Amino acid sequence: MKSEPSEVSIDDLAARPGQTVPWDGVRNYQARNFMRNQMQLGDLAFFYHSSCAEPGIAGIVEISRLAYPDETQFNPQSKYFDPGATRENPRWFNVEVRFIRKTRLFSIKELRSYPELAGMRILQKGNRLSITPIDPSEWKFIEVQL
DNA sequence: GCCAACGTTGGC
DNA sequence: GCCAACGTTGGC
Repeated sequence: MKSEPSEVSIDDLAARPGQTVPWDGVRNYQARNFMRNQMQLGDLAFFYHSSCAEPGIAGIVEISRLAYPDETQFNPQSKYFDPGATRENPRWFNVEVRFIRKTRLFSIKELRSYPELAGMRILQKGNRLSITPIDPSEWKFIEVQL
C-alpha cells in the first residue's frame, strides 16, 4: 500500500492515536476493489513510501477495519470530494490500517534487483496502482530481509 | 521539473 | 461505443 510520506509516513502512522489511519482518498476502481473485496481483518501489508526521495517499503501494517464508505467523498471541502457519490449509493470505500512495525528502507531499486521479485505488480512498467496484491512467496522473500 | 504511461471524461 | 484530450501518477 503506497503512501506519500509527505501525507502520511510510517512515523506519522506510529504516532497517531491507536496507531491507525483510514486509507481514504483512493479514487481508482481497481484499488478500491482490492480494499472492498479482498482485504480481510488481520491481513498484512507493506507500507510503501512513494513520490519521495527514497521510494520503497518502510514498514508493515495490518488491516484493522474492513472496508466502509470513504467519508471524504461526501465532504465538499475535501480534495477527494465526489459530487457523484451519495450516502445511499457511495462510490468509494476504504479500509483502516494499524501500525505493526517499522522496517529498514527496502528501496524500489533493491526490489528491482531480485529476479525472485520481477513479477511484482508494483515493479511492472507503467503500474500506477496505489494498492496491489502481493504473492505469498514474494512476501516471504522480502520479509526475511527486512 | 520532466515525461511515459495510464485512467477518465465527454463530444460525437 | 469510439477516441482525442486531459489529468494524474510516480520514478528519475
